[in-house]
Amino acid sequence: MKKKSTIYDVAKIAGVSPSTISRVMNTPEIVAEDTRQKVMNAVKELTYIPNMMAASMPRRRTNYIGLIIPDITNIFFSNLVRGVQDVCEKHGYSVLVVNSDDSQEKEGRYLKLLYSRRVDGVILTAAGYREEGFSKEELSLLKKMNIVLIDREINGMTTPIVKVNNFGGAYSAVKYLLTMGHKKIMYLAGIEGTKTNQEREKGYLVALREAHINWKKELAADFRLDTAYQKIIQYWPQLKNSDKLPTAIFASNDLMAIGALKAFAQLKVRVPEDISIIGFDNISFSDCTYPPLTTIAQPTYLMGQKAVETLLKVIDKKKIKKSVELETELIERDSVSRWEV
Amino acid sequence: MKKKSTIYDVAKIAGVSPSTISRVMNTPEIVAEDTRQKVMNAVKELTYIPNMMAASMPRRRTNYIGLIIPDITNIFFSNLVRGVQDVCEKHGYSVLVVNSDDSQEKEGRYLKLLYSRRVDGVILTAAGYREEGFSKEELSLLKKMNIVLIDREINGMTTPIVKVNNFGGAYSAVKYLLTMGHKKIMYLAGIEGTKTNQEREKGYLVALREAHINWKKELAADFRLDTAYQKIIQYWPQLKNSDKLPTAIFASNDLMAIGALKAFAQLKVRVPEDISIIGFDNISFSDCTYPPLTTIAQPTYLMGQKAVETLLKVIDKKKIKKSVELETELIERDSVSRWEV
DNA sequence: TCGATATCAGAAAGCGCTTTCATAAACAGG
DNA sequence: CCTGTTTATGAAAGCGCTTTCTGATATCGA
Repeated sequence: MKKKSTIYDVAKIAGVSPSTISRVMNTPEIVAEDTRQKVMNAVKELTYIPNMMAASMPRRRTNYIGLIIPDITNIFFSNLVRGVQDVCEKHGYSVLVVNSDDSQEKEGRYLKLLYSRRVDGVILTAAGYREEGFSKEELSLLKKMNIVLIDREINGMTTPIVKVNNFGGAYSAVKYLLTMGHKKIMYLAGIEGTKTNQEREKGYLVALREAHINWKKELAADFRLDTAYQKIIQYWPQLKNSDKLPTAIFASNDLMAIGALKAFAQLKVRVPEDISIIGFDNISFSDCTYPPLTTIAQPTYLMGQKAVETLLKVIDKKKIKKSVELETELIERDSVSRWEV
Repeated sequence: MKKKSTIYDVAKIAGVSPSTISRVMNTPEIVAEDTRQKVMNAVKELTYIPNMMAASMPRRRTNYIGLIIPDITNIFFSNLVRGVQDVCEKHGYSVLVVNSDDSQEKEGRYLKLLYSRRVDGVILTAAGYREEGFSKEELSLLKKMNIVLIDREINGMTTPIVKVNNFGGAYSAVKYLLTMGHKKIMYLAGIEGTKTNQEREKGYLVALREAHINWKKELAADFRLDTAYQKIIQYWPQLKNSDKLPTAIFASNDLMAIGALKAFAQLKVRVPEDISIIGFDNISFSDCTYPPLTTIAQPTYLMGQKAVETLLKVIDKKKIKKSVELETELIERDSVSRWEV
């Protein structure tokens, strides 16, 4: 590996002081035309590229931000990550992504890592939903960092957040099912502890209540495709031939809806003839399923963008809205059909 | 935001020198039991967490590695990323992921960024496939960095690489189609410039040649779902009723196979009755399609792991294998059926 | 008991930058 | 032509660590 040149090497060649090199790299307009030229030539000669790492010490800025998500492998989050990356890059930031696997313990460890790396801020998809879920140490850490939450709120904390209107989305999903004539609607639930799931559940419940429908049923799962698949495979036989057999399912996310689709294909239950399914998220595969999945779209990429924008403001101590809430949109495809009694 | 404490603050409280603090943080075994205790207490009192950024200067190690992939949003790569992240973390490294979107220009920019961040090494999924594709500056950069390629080779460069046996995988895919009785097999191609696509194409061609089959047809695409979908929608009508109508398709990756599935669903062409499809990759959705996709599995996560392992060796100047090649595996599902003449 | 050796901790230089402060030169205005 | 400004550059301190070198004790064998 070739030796890396420093600002001193360039200074020597250009015949100026290191300060001047620093100036032409950062604020070229304040240095005289001819010296700037000399410096540029020396820079080119050595193919000198400044060491940002070193620069970040006196600057007290690393120009890194941390991003804690459950799992990059989850296509919902990888979309969000891309949104974050793209706007970060535009502002000269890089992003350090870590996966919490929805574990509070890992989340804590990573918070510590990000702090030790002195990222300028972190965007956090919290695994827990209550302030009490955090340890003393984590809380003290959070105080030392610029944080903005994304997707999932934490009760009792005033941290800025960008999220989607989960309640509204869920509400309109169930409402849609209702208008399609369904009276027995099951909720395929996500991770119980998350605010996201709680809000969507509430949307489900409220929509039913407003329609004066008492029939309700929840199947507990965890946002994961396989879990949903297995739960359906496991419980459907019991449900069948009972009055607990729903005619429609509102899945708390698309991954689980797809898991359900897979299960039903295997069980020879026809979608949407025998059962209708609506999801949440509109991930990029949901129009490739069979049948194409009707779902509530959320602007994942946009969320990532917004999160960065507010984080950068926090970092620069500008005014921000404490909470930006994005709206969802119903995408009608073919997994829901009218239910005639 | 609370003030961040430094090694000096801890030193003052513990009543020892900063060097000692550094020692207990890094090599606690070489400091006496009682001083270590004093220090630990001071550390706890201040909730001191060392500044890795600062440490990386005298160490001349950032403990970052860079990862350049086409697109994190592509589930194939997000899996690979996870493999990279997981083993990096185990070794105290963090990873900085950037998306090249298969553009050589972006790739160059990011290479420069990673260098300026002084990552200890980079794992690169090259956009181009020839050394000449790189500019002078990039080449000089590459010389200054520890690089290992992943997934895609670059002609004319001796950089270590971890990849999958693309030729073998493609060969066995086509062979499988052949044994199922297919004689008219089309290749749905990936990005032309990539080594990956070239190797898979070669596998296709060689398998046909060995079977003394002259019928061949390629449909150009770019590894993306939508492109494949559109190409099929666009060309199928022309193909139909001509002798150019294949009975089977070997898609260069699953994403495109899924795009094809989507197109055929729309065109009312039945899979696998009217046309068989086999993919490549075995991404996590390929068992959720309709019908479940027969494909050539590659160990994506493992590739990420292996890449890091060899990169870490390169960084530590240990001996390495110049090339590790992983094997593929045929996954039989339902998108291919026997073709009776 | 004494010198040789091992153990432990501090001083100080250095990592590659930025930035404040100081100064010299160039420029105006009267 | 002199003073007051402005402009352009350099010197030097500092960012928060690591690590080498050095010296002071403690430990041991004879």
